[in-house]
Amino acid sequence: MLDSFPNIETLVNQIKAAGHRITPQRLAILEILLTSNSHPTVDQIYEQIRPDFPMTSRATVYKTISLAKDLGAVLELEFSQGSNRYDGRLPYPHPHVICTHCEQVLDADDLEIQSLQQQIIRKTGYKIMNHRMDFFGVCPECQQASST
Amino acid sequence: MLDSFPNIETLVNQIKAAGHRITPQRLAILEILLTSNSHPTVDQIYEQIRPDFPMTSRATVYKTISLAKDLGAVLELEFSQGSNRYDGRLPYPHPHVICTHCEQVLDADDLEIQSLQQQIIRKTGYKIMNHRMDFFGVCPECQQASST
DNA sequence: TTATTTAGAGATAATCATTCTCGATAAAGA
DNA sequence: TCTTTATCGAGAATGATTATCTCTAAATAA
Repeated sequence: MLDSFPNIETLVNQIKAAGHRITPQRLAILEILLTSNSHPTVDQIYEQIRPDFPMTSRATVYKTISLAKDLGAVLELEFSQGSNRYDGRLPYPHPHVICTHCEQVLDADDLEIQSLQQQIIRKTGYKIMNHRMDFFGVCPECQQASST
Repeated sequence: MLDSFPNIETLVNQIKAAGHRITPQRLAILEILLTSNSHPTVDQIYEQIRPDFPMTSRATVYKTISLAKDLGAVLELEFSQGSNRYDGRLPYPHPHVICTHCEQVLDADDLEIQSLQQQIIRKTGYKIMNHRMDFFGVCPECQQASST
């Protein structure tokens, strides 16, 4: 099961093949990106590597993420208010469910949306390359917390 | 058919009822919001009213839109890179199709997504309040233009 | 019509995530 | 080990949006 997730060695090799270097900071950032299932923000990744790399700057996190994005190894979820979230476990477009209270981001990659995309292509003549699908609401934990 | 779209008088009355004033600038901005089907940006609205109101500032456009948003008369489509787009003709969540070349924003409000939302509620226990669904691609016009 | 009150207009500063810049540093191959 | 040059890190820049603050004018009452 876990083998179906992108692994770090493959990505490291892709980065090297693309003519880039592997630094300890990069490795640490990439590991977090590929293993976290909480869709972390840049700041969360930054705080997580600071114990090991106190001198690292946020810019390095941004630049490493950008590198992984260019290789298709990370999905970027942009939010115009608030920070972006990153998904390295399912690095392809898929629906997300987002709690507006605790800001949890859940994957809903099992939703069937192929037919929607087909309908759009048929009706509009667009060539669809990408999509973004977010459902916003309140998670069960936050529902409980607010009902007390 | 056009009667199904929100009309300006109703909105003006709602604004008055909420204790706000109607100014000529506001009226002009609201009219653009409610009649445009191109999902304009703040800047596009700003440029459109400048001939009639040369002294108007962007802040007034932002503030008027915010007013209409609070009354549920306008849907805001946020984009973390690039400006937000506004929809006053269908001011409720619905799918959009977006051309990444010319930045056209098309409504796809006829897509059936009720079952998706039901699946999410059943699987996650979330209380879903809102959604955002964008399909990105290339419109027929831009496909032609780039194939020549 | 005129006066009064106060929300709104307009100019500008502030915000904040992200990107850029550039001198210093270190990864990787010879 | 040495050399090359991509990467690092700190701080400045960016750009859409929001906040602030003073002056103006919309709306209501006299």
